[in-house]
Amino acid sequence: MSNKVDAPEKGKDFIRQIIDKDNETGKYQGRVHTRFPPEPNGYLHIGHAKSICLNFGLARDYNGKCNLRFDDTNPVKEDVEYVDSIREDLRWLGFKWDDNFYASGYFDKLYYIAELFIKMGKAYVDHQSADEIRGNRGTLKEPGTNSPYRDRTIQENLDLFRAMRAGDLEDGTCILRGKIDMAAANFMLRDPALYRIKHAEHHRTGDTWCIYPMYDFTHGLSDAMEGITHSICTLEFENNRPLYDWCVNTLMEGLRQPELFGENATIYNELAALPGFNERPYQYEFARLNITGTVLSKRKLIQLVQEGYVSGWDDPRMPTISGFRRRGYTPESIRDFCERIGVAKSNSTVEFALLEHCVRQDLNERAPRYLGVMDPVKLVIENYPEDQVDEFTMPLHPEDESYGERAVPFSRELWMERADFMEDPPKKFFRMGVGREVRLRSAYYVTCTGFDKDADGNITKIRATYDPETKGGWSKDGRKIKGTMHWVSARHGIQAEIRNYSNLFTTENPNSVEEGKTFVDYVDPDSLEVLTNCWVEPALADMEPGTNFQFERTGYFCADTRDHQPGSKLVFNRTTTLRDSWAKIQKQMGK
RNA sequence: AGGGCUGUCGUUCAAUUGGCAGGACGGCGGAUUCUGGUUCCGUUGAUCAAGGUUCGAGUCCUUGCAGCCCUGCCA
Repeated sequence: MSNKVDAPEKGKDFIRQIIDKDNETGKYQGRVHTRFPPEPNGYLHIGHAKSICLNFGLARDYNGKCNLRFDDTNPVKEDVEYVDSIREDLRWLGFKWDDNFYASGYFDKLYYIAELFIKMGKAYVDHQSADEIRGNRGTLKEPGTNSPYRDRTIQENLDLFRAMRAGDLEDGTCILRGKIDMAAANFMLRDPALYRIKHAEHHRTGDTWCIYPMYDFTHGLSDAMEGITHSICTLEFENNRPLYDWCVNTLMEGLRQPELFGENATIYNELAALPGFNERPYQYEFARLNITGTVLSKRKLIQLVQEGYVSGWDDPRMPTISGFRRRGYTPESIRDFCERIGVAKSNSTVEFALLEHCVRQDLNERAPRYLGVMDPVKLVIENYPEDQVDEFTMPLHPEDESYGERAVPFSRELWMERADFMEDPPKKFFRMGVGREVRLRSAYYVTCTGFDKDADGNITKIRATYDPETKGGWSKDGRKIKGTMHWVSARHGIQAEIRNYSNLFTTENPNSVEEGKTFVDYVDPDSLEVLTNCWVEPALADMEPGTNFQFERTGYFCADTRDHQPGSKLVFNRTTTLRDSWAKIQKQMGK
């Protein structure tokens, strides 16, 4: 393998191209430092996974670092439950952060930076009401008008801001604003709010503060303090970038005037020593993930949870990390998905089929195989002795013998899948029909001799005879058998509950709905199917919760992490079905 | 004339920065198979539009068109 060092590398996403360029020009001396900055106001979902894989992946690929930083500047929306779940999900996905910071950990420094902005004449306290501010902001085509408080003296602003902090003022009395340009075409620059009064208990700082910094003020400055080089966020923040730059640049300008810090020399020294102020961070935006058939907005996900459409954040139908985990998706499959979808700037919606492909591919390699009957019907082998039991040894994985094997008992009465029998089978149906010979997986060839029905016409029993010469599921004469079926010995099988999940929504795009409807009107009440009368082979009895496996011919499953109890109550979640070409044929024949 | 961003197979991401538009998923067809699974092979199919520059344009220029974001004291 010869690597041409200066051969242009193809297929890199635009962010990596930017980093390559920065490395060439020596912008950060080859340093790459990213961060994943969630607000702890909800659980992580697959859209966050894209951002996580990007930010942590960059750190990995460029020998850099990636911080976890909770963007916790709005105490009324945030909670420790969410920070705990975010940390757990991140670890489960397989990523290790270099440092775990909190925006709230910077409240002190941010406060003094705000004072600095005031001293620089770059910020002022505005006593207009929220409504007045909105009214004076202007419109898309017309400039805003200056606040009557815009020209207060520095000392006046300083006194007022300190009063805000002191806690004497009620919420909404006044606000600290950046003094930029009320006529800017970009609204973000029309004197944006920097600090607001909120008498609210913060999940980390308690009641230390009654003023909290706004996102734009906090984010860029936090990046700078941490020495972030590439601050990657989603497209809707493109308009915020000039404000991001204004905050960082204003601080850097302020740091060149140490005298402004006055009695706060300590803070100055701390700030000036941070790496980010010699090599400032820049913000880059990429398109957030959309997937067909689901919603990926925290607001909508929280609504599904709170209004009881799902059982919780980890309901296996949820596109949350915890939902996918409980459903049986592996971290590897999610990471693979995130790599395949790419990173770009155009809004796009990825087909859910790609995610399914990723799990199937991963699970095909790693999931041990078992037999289980979902919709059982009795199969009686009439020429098989009542008291006889065969024990067949079957490999746990067809392509990897390191998985070992397990013993599967066989007896006269078996459970088979109702859908594997047809009274009037068409030619393309390879399974059981009267007079047809099929293979019972790893056991015997059997020939159907007849079936019984009850008064309602339901098939109650299927009868067959077996060929003792085909023990193990093959014959010396090499006769061709088209169909192979799974089975479970009725005497030895264990009853289990199986939960089949399908799309939560009845529409491909729950984000755009008919007039007068909302996305919850498209929740599919049948998206969870609970099967309580399933029969599985005895080897499954002691399976640990969270274990992935395959029911041959049916799909990939995972022992539920909440309700499955080894040895007593078996509960299996269907991760996804196997690809089913018979279903396709049926569909074609139905047309 | 508000500002910002984006338009490439059905979907998604590429195209050595002006040099034969490629891969993945999906679809279709076939081979193999003790899972109608897996694997393997083949196939389908795209540069938003119109002009211009050029030997040569997805890429550069001009003019349109379409979509997304921006008037929170949310992030």
